[in-house]
Amino acid sequence: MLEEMRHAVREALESAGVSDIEVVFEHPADMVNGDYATGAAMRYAKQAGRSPRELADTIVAKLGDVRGVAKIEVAGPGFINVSLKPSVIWSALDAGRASGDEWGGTTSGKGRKIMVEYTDPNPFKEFHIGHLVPNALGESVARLLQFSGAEVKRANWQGDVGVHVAKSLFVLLEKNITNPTIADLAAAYPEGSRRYDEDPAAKAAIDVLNKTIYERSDVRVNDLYDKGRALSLEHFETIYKILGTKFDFYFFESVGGPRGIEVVRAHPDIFVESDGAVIFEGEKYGLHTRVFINRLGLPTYEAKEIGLAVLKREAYDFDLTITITGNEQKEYFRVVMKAMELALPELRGKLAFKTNGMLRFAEGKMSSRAGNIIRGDDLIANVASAAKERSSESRAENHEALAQKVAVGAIKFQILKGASGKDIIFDKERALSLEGDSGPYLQYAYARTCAIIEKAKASGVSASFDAAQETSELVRHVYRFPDIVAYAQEKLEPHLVATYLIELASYFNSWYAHEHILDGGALQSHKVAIVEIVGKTLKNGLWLLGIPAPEKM
RNA sequence: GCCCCUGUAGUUCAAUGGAUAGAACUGGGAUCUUCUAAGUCCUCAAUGUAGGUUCGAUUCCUACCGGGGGCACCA
Repeated sequence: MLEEMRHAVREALESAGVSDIEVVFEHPADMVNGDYATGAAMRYAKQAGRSPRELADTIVAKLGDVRGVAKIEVAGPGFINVSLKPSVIWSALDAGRASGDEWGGTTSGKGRKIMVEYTDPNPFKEFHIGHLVPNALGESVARLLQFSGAEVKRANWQGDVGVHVAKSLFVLLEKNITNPTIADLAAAYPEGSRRYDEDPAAKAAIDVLNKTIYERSDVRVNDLYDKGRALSLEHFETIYKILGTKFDFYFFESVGGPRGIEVVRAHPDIFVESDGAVIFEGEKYGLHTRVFINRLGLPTYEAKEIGLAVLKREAYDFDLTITITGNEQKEYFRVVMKAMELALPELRGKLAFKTNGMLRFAEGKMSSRAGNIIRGDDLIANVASAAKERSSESRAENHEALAQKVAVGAIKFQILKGASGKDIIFDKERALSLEGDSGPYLQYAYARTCAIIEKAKASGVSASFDAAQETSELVRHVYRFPDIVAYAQEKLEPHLVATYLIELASYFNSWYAHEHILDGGALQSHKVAIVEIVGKTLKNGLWLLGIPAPEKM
């Protein structure tokens, strides 16, 4: 139908003497302007030598015959607004209701193999709330791609070697801790970091220790390292489980480093010696120079990244790998990407990165070096306890489990509601409030649909649309869901889904407040069908955001 | 100094070059004997400044002002 409309508009424009035409139909932001609108008449008025409104009238005459269209109007400066027949809307929603979990999904990614790498915490350091940002974004991006029919693999890249590890181990060794706890690890890094900066002797010792760790040349160090690493990874795993992420691949810098060095050494034409280090001269490409192998012969983050690309390739024959990384690494990535394209030409065009914003605070900065960080699991626990206070009258069987789902939803939504790449101002008050535009708002609306459907079932009310009914803004908004998903997939932007869902829940709650659904009237079944499709849309939308959708709250 | 990102109600976010710039929080007010008040309804309030391109600019361009990030052996 959309194709038919585009075709008709194109023909009308052609006969008005316009060439080189691209017709775009969009969903008007304000629903009083119909289901679809195009600004084609305004865009091509000049070329046609006529006024926008006059040209629009000509186009409308042509559009009159399109099936499924109820009303076409020329409005404002020359918009052509199209309203669909209610039967078109109802049958689309009915198909959605019948299609199970597929509702809203697309096929644009069918046959593609995509790896998404995200979260990337470092063993021996805290999993702090800064890691929640790439995790939330990456998980949602992965799900958006899955919902396009692509085969998606999730990958996690972890810095299990490097100076940060040496700083932690230095402190643990000094204190003679042989069986560290998570708390020991959490305390060791900031202290080691401080010593490294303030005490030249400690710095020298840590640098030596760093090399020792890479070389695995000391039994006592190895033992402590292995224990600490395992403990960290186990701890991370408990957090992933709460967040709803399951990785297919884990890559480690200890493995990627040597592989990166191989690649760098094999391309002396691309990577050159300078001042004892091996560098890539980015200036030739409008970028800047970066060190890939340092003076001690150890791989820097840059070389490790190249090694990672090799490891990913060996693990999975991807068409595309997307790395989710912090904004502060944007320019670093540009340089490394350029170097990789040159050194690994077979991966050209298959590497992509997407940056997430930094989590900032209303009150001051957080830094794991300074030690004033908020741990990811602590934040979830804090928000969960706030959620639990509100759940005193909840119908959920397990208040503890519900509180955790609400907490994860609240935190993830706060991260995903804005466009990716922009910094996120973290406000603890706001995170704890659970009101307004929030994850819990969406979850609550979904739980509400479940409650109505349950009650309808119990009282023997079936669900079916009455195609003779007029449509409302609520159902026409539901109708847009697949297009919103497609757009979010194209842009890889979860926030498009997030803002859509807030509008949907708002329409639904408003309707719910004014309309008694199970009123025993003739339209009961019709209204239950609406509730069902709204619920399914919320459920699929929340899934795309990686937010749990509890059925009872 | 050079490069990149970013400035929208008091605050946190939306707005595919379009229509009256939408929400939420806060402030002021209303609303539960009726399917869940984590809800609903009313109300106050914004495009940093100056130019330019365009039929039309929050959106694109230039300058200025403010905020953030990056720029050789950290990740």
